Amino acid sequence: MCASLRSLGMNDEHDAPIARYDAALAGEIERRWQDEWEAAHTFWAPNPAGPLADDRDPRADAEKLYVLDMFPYPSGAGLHVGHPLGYIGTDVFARFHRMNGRNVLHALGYDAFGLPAEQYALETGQHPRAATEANVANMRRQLRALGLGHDPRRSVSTTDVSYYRWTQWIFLKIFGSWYDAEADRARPIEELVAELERGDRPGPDGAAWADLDDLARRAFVDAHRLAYLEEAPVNWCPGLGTVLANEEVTADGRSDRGNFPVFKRPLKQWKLRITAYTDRLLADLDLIDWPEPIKTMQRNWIGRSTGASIRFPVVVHDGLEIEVFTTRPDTLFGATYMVLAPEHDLVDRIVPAEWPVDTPSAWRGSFGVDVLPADAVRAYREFASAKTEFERQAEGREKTGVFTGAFATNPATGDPIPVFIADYVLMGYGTGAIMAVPGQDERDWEFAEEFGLPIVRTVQPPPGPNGEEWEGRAYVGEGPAINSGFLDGLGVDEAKVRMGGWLLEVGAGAPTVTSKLRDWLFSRQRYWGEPFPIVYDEHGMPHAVPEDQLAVELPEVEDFRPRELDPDDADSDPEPPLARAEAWLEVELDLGDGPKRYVRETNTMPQWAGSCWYYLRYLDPTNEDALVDPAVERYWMQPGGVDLYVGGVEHAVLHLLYARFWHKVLFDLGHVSTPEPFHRLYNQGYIQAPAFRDERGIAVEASEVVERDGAFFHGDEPVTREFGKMGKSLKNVVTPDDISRDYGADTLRLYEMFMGPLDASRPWSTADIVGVHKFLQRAWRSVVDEETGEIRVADEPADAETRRVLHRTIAAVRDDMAELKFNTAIARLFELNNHLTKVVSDRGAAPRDVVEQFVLMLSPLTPHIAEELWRRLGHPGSLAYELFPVADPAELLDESVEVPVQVNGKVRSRISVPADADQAAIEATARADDRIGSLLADATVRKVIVVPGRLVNFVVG
RNA sequence: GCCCGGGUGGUGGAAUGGCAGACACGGCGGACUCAAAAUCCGCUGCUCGCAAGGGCAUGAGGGUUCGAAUCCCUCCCCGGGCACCA
Repeated sequence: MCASLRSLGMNDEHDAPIARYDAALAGEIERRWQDEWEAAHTFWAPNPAGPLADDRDPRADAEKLYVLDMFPYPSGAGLHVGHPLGYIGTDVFARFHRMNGRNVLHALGYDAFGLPAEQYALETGQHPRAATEANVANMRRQLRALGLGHDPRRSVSTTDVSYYRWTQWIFLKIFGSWYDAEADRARPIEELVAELERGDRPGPDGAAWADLDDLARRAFVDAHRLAYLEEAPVNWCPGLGTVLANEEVTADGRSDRGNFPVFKRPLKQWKLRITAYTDRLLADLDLIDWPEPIKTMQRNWIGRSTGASIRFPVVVHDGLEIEVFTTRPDTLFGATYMVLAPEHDLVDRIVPAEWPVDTPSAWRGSFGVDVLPADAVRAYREFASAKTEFERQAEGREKTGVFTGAFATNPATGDPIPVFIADYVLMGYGTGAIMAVPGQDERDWEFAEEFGLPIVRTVQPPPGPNGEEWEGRAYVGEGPAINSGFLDGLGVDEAKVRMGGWLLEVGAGAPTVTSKLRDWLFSRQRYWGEPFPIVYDEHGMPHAVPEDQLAVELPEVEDFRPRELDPDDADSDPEPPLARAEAWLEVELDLGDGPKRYVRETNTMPQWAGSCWYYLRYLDPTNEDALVDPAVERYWMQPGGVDLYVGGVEHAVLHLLYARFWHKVLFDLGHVSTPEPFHRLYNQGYIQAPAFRDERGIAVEASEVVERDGAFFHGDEPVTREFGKMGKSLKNVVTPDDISRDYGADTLRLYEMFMGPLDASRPWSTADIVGVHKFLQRAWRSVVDEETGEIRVADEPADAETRRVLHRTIAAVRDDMAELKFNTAIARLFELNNHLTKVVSDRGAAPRDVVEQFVLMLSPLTPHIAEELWRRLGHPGSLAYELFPVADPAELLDESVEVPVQVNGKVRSRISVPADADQAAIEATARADDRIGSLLADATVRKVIVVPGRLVNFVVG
């Protein structure tokens, strides 16, 4: 038997009262109620139409509430106690509102495509589907044991064919759409084709539509689609046969797994045109009730900025120009050199055969003194391609680069300025080229110092307290323009506008808007994901698989590994596992011009795809004709979308941005009725746990560590403690199964909600669980006689003090639960229970009415014990739909209040005044107080602050 | 490096411009018991003082205010995200 049980005194079973609320009794109660809820369909939420509708259900007429969790990835390790934190929170919130009469939709599905199942399949040979299904079954069991009130009919898995059929359908809708900038919304691609055919819209380069051949027309139309094929730079690892995430690439440019070389190279990939939605993704943040920091993160991620595009003619090359985007066109006069991203496609065209005379040797790169410009550029490109984008941005201090040998003309000054390549300029942002203004940009300043380039200030730095604050540094702030010709004297904003106008006038550029947001790379060279509903014809042009042929099911393959190629061959192309499913790969279809053979797309979709729309499928999980019935969608989603969405802050940008994007496309095309998917967002924290490392820095099993004299030991070996995310790598996992076994699921639920505010991360401490467990034992004892198991309540009315405590508790708990402040709600219930313990001890029993309201308030948090007490108190049904207690305002009024009295902000005494006393009366009472009187006797009162009901402060001089 | 968040007793936390430390864990003391466990009661930020009472205290430093854990500035530390982990 485990130590924690022994310390609770549960070992001497012959001594324990027969009806003590211990782990065994809790377990029995919990299993019984979970079965009863399941049999009675307690948490089924009726739909207004379709197979999940039920007119006879009284809940059908209630106001709806849609409470949603970010669904889990069913990992093989199962749940640890960190996972259910948010799920318990939403369950408490959902149960609370069910008791306020709402028709609550609360369900949980599984985000079951993904890399770990595929890796596991590679290691064990087990099919990813088999592993995934086993993991889902295990998680279902674990979650059921927590007593979560989910509607089980709606628990979809993204890997269900009946689910991913609709993921593919949505992809086809995106593929079948284009963004009409004038209408500012997505429209079906057929409408674009019709406009082109009618001549309402110009064709490519003004060509007449009728003059184009079929392939040219198709290419032009495809270039407008919201899903399109494009070359994108990726981390290509031929040794593994796949593309890697930046985090899978080590600092020296090799793969994390296998240590193969990784090459940055362009690869043709599916992309989704999320950038078309930049402005709406920004503007519609105002429609939703999300934490302001999350909105800020999304705004920063999108990174919309206004500035100008400016063209710099390349010296000697007639007609060749380098286009840059800058947020600071006002600083153009200070642009003393240019930088291209190493991958920029202009580089090869501008590099001369010989270095210009007087080229400093430092500009020629550190790869050999006698090299030619082309060699120096090639060597630098190799050096840069070995770094990830993250490292290139993170490098910070040290600037590297090489001169291309070419010059461009600054359109403002007319001066030729040298053109460099450097890895601090990224191909993915703006045009992949910058004008460098060292005077007003810190990175440019550092680069200029490194390479001895001229620095011209075009904004006057302020004098500063010691006059030299900006000596040797770029100045990025506000100030009058200097050294800038017609801009001199203007402030930054005014100078930007003036420069924008001048650029237009002379034809050297134009004011523009840009953003950091990039189109969404949507292809993966993996097996365990949704196949694309796309086939290619003999010209390599993509076609949609007809909707009535969905789903395109994942074929069986023998090996889930992508083809592993020569590790050093940077120019090879990936062969995803699906390329080996020969029977599946080729297909005969009639797409309008007779039966023809086509080849299927062999990439799969990223895991984000399934998680972009699952909240819509919960609404109508069995619908075979539509992804969701419109009437059902309107009922649950109007007016603003999901009422409460709870999940980790780590999804603040990617998942939440991708899901908003998909939702907006579906909105534009008329498939959903709200512009935003999630009205209110709440980010729960996550549970950290102490982890221990030995002297070599190796994590040791945390449960085996003991504390002696303030130090920690694993066996006899001293170890050091740290706190980290719970998980296998830190060997600090605590499972809900263990805690339920030792204390019961209600204790686990209550502990997780009591540990701290739901939105904060906090360390797990199994030792602290006894506190909430003892609370539940006391609550049980307030109602049940432990010796006999008989119910014990008094039918006489409560005394005034008890009524007062009860109604104050109700008022506070109600407010706290509505705001998801469960930790303080629980503290109030502790206080009520402590009071009831006194009443029972004084009078032998607590009043029935008070006990019943206490049980009802407890029930969202600890539903099993509450249902059991409710039943034993004589109520036949479940309390899930009983009215949550409401405070009697008359019981909340106080006749007098105690007010602190301060002198110069320090509390010196307290006075008791009538609750409705006015300021003068309060001040008079305070002055009459002995201590205050003596303190004020020899002093001059300069000011008196009286905040009725809060405090009195005498300011003396 | 950039963006976002956080730092309060021995511990988890409460207080979001007005009594710092609610509630709980741990600790100390007491009642009950042959004894222990369980249960119940009391005390428990640090510090000076026999006491009455005083001083100090919310990561560090500065500022605003009658009054700051709370608002502002600078710095330090910890966590999350940085587009193919989910």
